[in-house]
This record gives sequence, structure tokens and C-alpha cells, in this order.
Amino acid sequence: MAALDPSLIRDLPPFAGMATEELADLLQRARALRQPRGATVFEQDGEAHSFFVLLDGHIRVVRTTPEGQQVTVRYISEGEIFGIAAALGRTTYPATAIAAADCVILAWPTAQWAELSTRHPALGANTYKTVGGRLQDAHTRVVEMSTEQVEQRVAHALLRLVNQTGRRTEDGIEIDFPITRQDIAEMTGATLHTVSRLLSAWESRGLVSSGRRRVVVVDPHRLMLIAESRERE
Amino acid sequence: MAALDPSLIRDLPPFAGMATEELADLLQRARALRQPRGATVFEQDGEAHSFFVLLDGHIRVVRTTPEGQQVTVRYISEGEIFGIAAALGRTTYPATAIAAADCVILAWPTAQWAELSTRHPALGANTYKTVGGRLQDAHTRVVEMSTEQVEQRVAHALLRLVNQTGRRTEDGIEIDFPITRQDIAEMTGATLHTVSRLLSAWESRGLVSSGRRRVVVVDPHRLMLIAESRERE
DNA sequence: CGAGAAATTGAAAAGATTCAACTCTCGTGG
DNA sequence: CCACGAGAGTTGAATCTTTTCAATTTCTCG
Repeated sequence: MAALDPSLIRDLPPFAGMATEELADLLQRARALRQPRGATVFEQDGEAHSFFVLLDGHIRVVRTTPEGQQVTVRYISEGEIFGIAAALGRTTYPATAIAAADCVILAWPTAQWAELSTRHPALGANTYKTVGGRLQDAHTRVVEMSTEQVEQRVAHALLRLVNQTGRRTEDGIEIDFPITRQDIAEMTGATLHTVSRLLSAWESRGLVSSGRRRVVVVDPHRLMLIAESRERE
Repeated sequence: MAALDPSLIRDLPPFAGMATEELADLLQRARALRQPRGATVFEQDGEAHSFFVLLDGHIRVVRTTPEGQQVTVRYISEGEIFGIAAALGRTTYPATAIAAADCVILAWPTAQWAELSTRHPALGANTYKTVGGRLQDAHTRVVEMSTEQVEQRVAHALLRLVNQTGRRTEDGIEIDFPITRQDIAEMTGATLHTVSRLLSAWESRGLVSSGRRRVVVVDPHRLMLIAESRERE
């Protein structure tokens, strides 16, 4: 296989502030892989053999409870680093990562994390900054789950997805990968029934337009009002 | 003031793997402070001027929503590092820290984080490991909030407190600082009324024994059954 | 001892889930 | 190429957990 070109990753957040030679050094040790939608990138409690950067596609990170219920912990978008158990002092993955759309991924052996992150301090710094941000996000979600009703949580979740992965269309902003009512339910701690009812209601009010595995936010502003307001309107 | 002795902090997790001279170097730059119960150590959105290690007492970390509702993000126990916004690439504190009991705290200026963590790599490594653990904890809480009923969440919260800060007494294991129904409600995303009803019910079944600002877990095993079971008994 | 904080408890109301039945959509294999 | 079947979505009705509202009581600290 031809060597990967540094321009591939130069502009991605995990590699900010790194020289071209450093990028080349990193790429030399990376393995590129392709995962079709639905494929499992790594599995909860499995040995953390690699860490990853997502070049293209979307990844859903899911935790499964002992009772078998699934909760989506976060979505990974293009350019993000993930599966960094090693950097956090763990030897197994804390969740399962599933390709939500067809993906292109770079993978490095976990064993090289220590060496790579000391040799390229910017990589370490960028990663820890990312982890800090995710801790923030997780706390924000705990706060939302504690204080908001389902309607607001679903509105927040859609707005977040739209900001992260939105693609302009003529109708509004579309979430850029196939997403079901069930998926949204697993992000918000609701049932698919409630999510379905909410989307139906919003559709009839012209806030969203949705179908099988497809959600388009037509009026982000009014959706934001729902997300923020304590009152029922 | 006399110099602080390395033996004070030698055995605390943030300083694991450090030589006595390193500890002395760290202590030289630390400032010790005492905070009475109820005092604010740092405030949400305030400039992150310092980071801290708790030597004695308990700290409650709280996020306040724009609507004024409070959610307890975590409790800090003896020996933990906290207020490490700088290490995560932030310049302000993401939450408010309040002394839940009288506290003794070491504080370092945030400006020294970069220098200290490079000069003492173990400090950096230990800290990032801690952050990783907290990210895990936060995700665990999201999962709990998504899948469990209030009864189970409160049971889990009590068990967690008892493990973290429990003190053996003749009646059972007591939570080692004053804690109100309201505090428990803010940890679990419930109302103080529901928490009060649950504690009353558990008290009459002999699982806990509680009073004003006081909770003793009498029968951890049966409480664990409640925390784990999907069914109402 | 008095006052404010903390806790309790009943009754009504609300939000969301559960149960159940049905429809729609899309891809595949006969 | 069309029919079929599974996955995805919808929607009504009943149920249930938890909150909300409200009125009291209990504690403890100054």
C-alpha cells in the first residue's frame, strides 16, 4: 500500500500544532481501515488493543447494561480521536463502538501510545484537552437528565446532532447519517414511542421533517425554544 | 509557617510514584487552607486561578443551571485532586465546589500546572488517570439516569457514598458528613419529597437509619438488591 | 426558648411508559 | 418484476411512577 499522505490529517484537531515530519512519523505506524455501516469497531470490555482517529463517517459509542439495555454515550464525528482507553489508564474499552455510517478509520496499536505521546507532546496535549471536553459534555448530560423533561432532552439531542453533523438541504438541516427513533431514544433516556410521538407533533408544526432513518431540522430556532423553555407552550 | 512535611501527601494517589524530594518541591509551592462547612472553594465560571488537593473533609461539586436548579456532579473525598480545569484546557471552573464538611486543602496556582506536570511526570500521569476514571463515572451516571428508576438511583447513590466515605458505627455504616434529603435529591435527579419517602420506607424495613442531616446504611446487602433489581419487590 | 432549616406525609396531577394493534417502506429472492 | 417479510414507525388506551402542591411536624443551634 502506498504511504499515507500527511495532508490527510494535517488539519484534524488531534494533530494540531504538529510538523509535517511528525505527521509522517505517525502515519507510518497507522493502519487504515474501512468499516461498513453496522460494523463493530471495538467491543465493551474487550482488550484495548488500538486507538483510533475517524477520517470519514460517524461512530456511535454505546454502553450496554447488565440487563441488556443500551445507552448511547456519544457520537464521534470526522476528525475525532476515540478508543483512547490507554491514555486514561485502562486496559479494556468501556463501551462498544459501532459504525453509524460507512467509515474510514486510522488505527494505532495501544502499545505505542506511551511512546507516541511523549515523542509528540502536541498529540498528548490535544488528546487530554479532548478528554476534558468530553468530561464536560458528560456532566452536561447528567445535568440535562436531572433537570429536563423528555421533550427538551430530545430537542437538545437533535440540535446537538445537527450542529455536529448537519448538512444543509433545501428543506433544512439534515442529520448526515441514518438515525432511527430507537437511536434517539437511546441518546436521551426515553422510549422510541415517546420519541416517535414528539417527532410527529413537531412535524405537524413544521419544526422537523422526518422519515425512515432520516431526520431534517426545518426550524432550528423554534426547536431551540423548546429545548430551553421550562414551560410547555 | 513551618514547611509542610512530605509525609503529609506521600501516600495520596495524585502523588504516587514520586520521590521525597519531588514531594518537597511540590509542597514548597503549595498553600494550605482551611474551609469551614458551607464555604465555597471555587465558583462556576470563575477564573481558574488554582488547582487543589483535599487533605481532609469532603467537597461537593455542583453545577447550577441557568434556571437556578442545582445538580451535584460529584463528591470529592480525602486525597483527591480537584479543580484541575487547566489540565483540561479550560480557563474557568465548570462547576462550584462547596465544603460539605470542614476541610483542609492544598492549593497551587494554575499558572504552575504546566511546569509542575512536566517536571514531575508522575503527577501528570496520575491526574490523567483520575480524569479518565471520572469520565467513566460520569458515563456510568448517564447510564443510570437513563435506565433506572428513582428508587434504584437513590440506592446506588447511598451505596457509593458509603463506599467512598463510610464510617463503621454500631448501627451500620454511616456517611461521614452531614447530608440532607435535598443533597441526595441533587445527586440523583429526584425531588427531596421522593427521597424522603424512600428513606422512610427503607427505615421501616430496617435497611437504613437516618435523621436530620444523617444517614446510616444498616443493611448494605439488601440495599444492593434494590439497587440492582429491575423489579419492584 | 424560639426561629428557621430539615423532614414528613397525604392528595391530586402530570409526564412518560407499557401494551397492543396496525401501517408503511424497502430490499431481496422466487 | 412483483410479492413477501422484516425492520421501522405510528398511535390509542391504560397504567404507573414521580412530581407538585400543601399542610404539618420535628429538630437543633444560637
